[in-house]
Parts: sequence; C-alpha cells; structure tokens
Amino acid sequence: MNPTTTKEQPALPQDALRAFAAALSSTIGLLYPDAPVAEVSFEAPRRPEFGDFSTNAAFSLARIAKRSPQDVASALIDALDTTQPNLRALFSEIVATAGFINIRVAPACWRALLAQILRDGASFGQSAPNGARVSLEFGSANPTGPLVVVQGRTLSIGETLADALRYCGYDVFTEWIINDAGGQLETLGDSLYARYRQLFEPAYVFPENGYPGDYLLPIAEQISKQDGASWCARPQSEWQPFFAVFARDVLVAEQHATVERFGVRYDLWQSEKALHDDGRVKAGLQRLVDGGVTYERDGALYFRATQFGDDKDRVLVRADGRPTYLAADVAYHYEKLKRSDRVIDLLGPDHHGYIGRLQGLAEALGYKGRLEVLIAQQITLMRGGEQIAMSKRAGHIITLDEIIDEVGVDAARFFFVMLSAESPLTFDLALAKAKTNDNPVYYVQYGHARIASVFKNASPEDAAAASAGATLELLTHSTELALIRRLAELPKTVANVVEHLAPHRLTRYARDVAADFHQFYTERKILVDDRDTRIARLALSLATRTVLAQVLGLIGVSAPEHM
RNA sequence: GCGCCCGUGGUCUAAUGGAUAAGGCACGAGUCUUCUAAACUCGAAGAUGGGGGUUCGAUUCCCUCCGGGCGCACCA
Repeated sequence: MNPTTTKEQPALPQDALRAFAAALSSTIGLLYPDAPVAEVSFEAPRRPEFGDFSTNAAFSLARIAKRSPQDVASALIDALDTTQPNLRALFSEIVATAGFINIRVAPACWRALLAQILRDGASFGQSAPNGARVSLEFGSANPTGPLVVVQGRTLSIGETLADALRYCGYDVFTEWIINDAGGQLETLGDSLYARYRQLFEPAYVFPENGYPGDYLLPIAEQISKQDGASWCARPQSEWQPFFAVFARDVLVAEQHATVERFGVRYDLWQSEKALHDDGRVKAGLQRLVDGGVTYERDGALYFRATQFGDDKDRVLVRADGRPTYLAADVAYHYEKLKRSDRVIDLLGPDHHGYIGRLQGLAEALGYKGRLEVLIAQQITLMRGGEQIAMSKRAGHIITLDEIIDEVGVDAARFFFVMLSAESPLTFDLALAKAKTNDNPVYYVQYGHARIASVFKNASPEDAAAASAGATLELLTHSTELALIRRLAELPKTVANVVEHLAPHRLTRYARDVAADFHQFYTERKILVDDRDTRIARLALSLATRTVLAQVLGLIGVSAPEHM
C-alpha cells in the first residue's frame, strides 16, 4: 500500500507492518543482492521498551554482509529513510538495537484499529472460512459410568480448541466416540443385572470384575419399576443384552447431559458398536489389507505396525473372528481422514503409548501427516492442600458433576484449560471456588463486570457516541495505548493457539487484557466532565469489553454484567 | 527393559529458536468522601536439574546422565 494515502484513511497496524516488510525486502535486495530472498517477519518483543514489533532480518544478513547484525540493521534503516521517506509517517519509531530492528507503530494506526474493533464488535478478528475441514475428537469415554475429572480437562481443552479453530476460519467437526463394543459392555450388563437382583435378594453376588459404585443402583430401580422382578427368572441369553444396552443408553444420556451442562456440544456421538454393525469396521480393515500392510498368522489378522515404528505388530482380528479395539480405530480414523483435511485426537493420559500406533495407522491408510494427537496429562485433585484419593476400582470416584456443583462451570473450565495440556495439573477445589484475588477467573470476569458497571452509569447518548468511535484521538495516555495494543493481539493469539494446539495461552491473554484494563481504569477516570474525553475512554472500555467477552467465550466462561 | 510427558525463584506456572527469563501466590510498604479495592502502585528476594552438541543466538532443537509422573493386552 502507499503510505501517502494514510492522511485521509489511517492505516491499520497490520497494513503498516505490511508496508514496512515490503519496503525492507526491496531495500535488502538493493543493499545485498546476493542474499537469498526471505520473507520479513515480525514478532512482539518481550519488553515494551523495544517497541511494538521487531524483526530479526539483520541476523541472517550479517554473514553475507560480513558485518555485525547491528551494523546491518543500522544500514538498512538508513537506506530505508533514503528510498522510502514516506514510511516514517506510519511509525513513531524505527531503531536498531542489538541487531534487531525495533519499530513502533504510529498512535493513529492503533486508534484506527480501535475503531475497527468498535465496528466489528463480537466478530472482531475472526477469519473468513478457509475451506479446511478439521475433525476434532475429544473427551470420549467408556459408557460404563459417570464422567470424571479427567474428562473435564479434555472437554475444556477440546471445546476451546474447537472454538479457536472456528474463529480462525476452519470448518470444525467435533466428535465423541462411545466405546460400547466388546467385553466391557457385557461386564456392564452383568453389573447392572447384579444390582437389579440385589433389590430382591440382597445376598446376590456382585461380579468380581464388575463396575462398583452406587451409580448403577438408580438404573436398576428404574428397571424394577417398569418390569418388576420378571427378569430374575429369564435366562442370561435374554437379560444380558437387554441390561447391557439399557445401562449404556442411560449412562450415555447422563454423560451427554453433563457435557452440555459443561458448555460443550458435539456434532457427532459415534457408537463404536454401530461401526461394527454397519460394516464400516470391515471396510476399514479391507483398506489395510488392500494396502498390503497386514498378514495372517495363527488364524489372526495382524497389522504390520513395526513397519511404521511400533514395537510389535498388532492384532486386528482374533482367531475366533472377533475384531480388536484397534480394528474399530482403523475404521473410525479412516472415515475421519477421508472427510477431513486435518484430524486431531485429544486423548487422555493413559494413551501415551498409542500415539505412534495411531500415526502409523494414518500413514498406512494413505494419509501420512494428517493426524495430530494431543495428550492431556493427568489431574491431581486437591481440596485446600489435601489430596483427594480416587480409585475407580474401589468405587471412590469424584464425578465431573460433583465438581461443577462445587466450583461452578466457569471456574472449572478456566482452571482445566489454564495449564499447557502436556503438564500435569493440580486442581484445588478450594482455590477454584475461592472468591479471592488469587483466583484468576474472577480477576478476568471482574474486568468485564467493571466495564458493564461503568456503562450503567453512563448516559445512553454517550454510549452511542462511544460505539461510533468519534473522538479516539484523545486517547494518548500510556495505559490507553498499551490497552489498545493488547486488544489488537486477539487474532494473533488465537491463531497461535491453533498453530500450537495450545489453548492455555488464551487464559494468559485474558489475564493480560484484564490487567491492562485495570491499570487504565485506575489511572484514568472514564466518566469525566469533558464530553469528548469521556466518550473516547468509553469507546476504549467498550472495545475492551468486546474482546474480554470474546476471550471468555472461547474459554467457555461467562462474562458477567455484575459481580 | 521399552515408549511418552515433566524438571524454571519459597511456591504454582509462562515464555511461535531471540534482547536484561515473565506473571500469580506468599512476604514488606502504600492507594478508596470520586465510575465496583474481587482493583492499583512501589519494594525486597530470587530460578531454567547436571554435562555435551547444533546455532549469530537455546528454557525451547539433538545426545547423554540424574530425578519425578504415566503408559506398555488378541481390554476398550
């Protein structure tokens, strides 16, 4: 773009950067014709005194130029000033420091961006659809009991990731797989049947490997209510499938309810049993057979996993004809890979050893590099410094519902996504529900509520004028400009979350936005007597509220009007 | 034994290969007759487990050792 046109229409920071990159590239070509053509990229320096953006272009040129990076950077800036004198209009500072070229975008550009936030509102920074389809699977659980704390973490991370992908223009399809095939469904049926029989014969023996815990009891009572004791006299071949499917349906419905209560929605709840029943498992296996990556031994069908880096080959179909879990995964991943450009599995901590096998599978199916696997690490549950012991076998479980009851959805969603997925998380229930200043959820929500409160005290006329963004040039204070710069980071931050599958970075950003607002709020009274100043500060507050609401929405936390 | 993840101040964490490693908590001192003090300001203290390597530059990538966690089924 031509910088001279900016008089009438102030350039946005990203336009200014683009102009700078283009100018710098051509200057590099002029000064160092032998240098390989490289794109000039920018990063945000860690320290604010180094400017808004910096580029390290001089480092790679230093060797060719046979001069120090600092000399190269200085020479580039001098040349820029000679050949592109108009560039200075867009920047308040262009300096060479320690080899970096640090630039500060003119305040007018930042105000132009603020005006854009006010115009775009809730859709600020969102990318247009990019046509790429993403399949995201997360949270999936066995249908043998209530959801527990680990699923809370994968649900939080997965849903935030899905929303971040959508924000960046991806066509996201979220799916949950119900592991309702094989022996565990039978065990579930046996367990429920025992609970049912115990209603009539308290001495009836509970199966040794059954699922303990009280949660099957109400389901047994439900059957007793509708059918009485009639199942007691029926043969196993009749009650077994009935109790298994009955239990599954009730438990999956409960899981569904918990998931929705947690603010998470799926596009598909896929039954694994259905994959077997409708022949898709067979189709997936055939794909592997056709690809020549299987063989038969002792009557069983094997996948040549070692060919893809696994320790040993894996059984797909047992000698008796029953397929293994891996067979279903073959089919399901084949289906997901067929219909998606990018497949992401977010798995629990017990699936470490499974990553390589899944990726080998994707490669064997002909989709090398399309599958990404992210593991959410373990959670240790605490209450005020005391570790809470949990044992599924002994029937001591703390359900996700109980956690939501105790700390609320907002705190749970925020805490579960706050740490990077690969580091183990200690979740302290006492801290999560503490309404004190060491609770980061409230810190961010308080920022939003504070702004809402200011607007309650402002006149409707002022609020309308603020959203039109008429007097933004009065925003000159350091806290005001710092806040605008922070708000501008939203799109880049979400893009970064998507690129690195790192949703925890959103919580940090949320805290940064809140912190910058709280500082601004303390330093500059918003509802001052001077009308233009008042409206300018209201406009900044409004934009902040928009961004805070967007970030909180991505994290799955409510943005309260008052606290 | 094999594989994966993690070792950062007193403590919990952060840091697309960048500059003087950043925040919260805890500790000390201040700031409300003014828009929500669930906030803000200042201070003290102080960390990348050890050793190699790649790089102009490593908390980040590679190797190795030490320490912690988890997983290693013809279960799902």
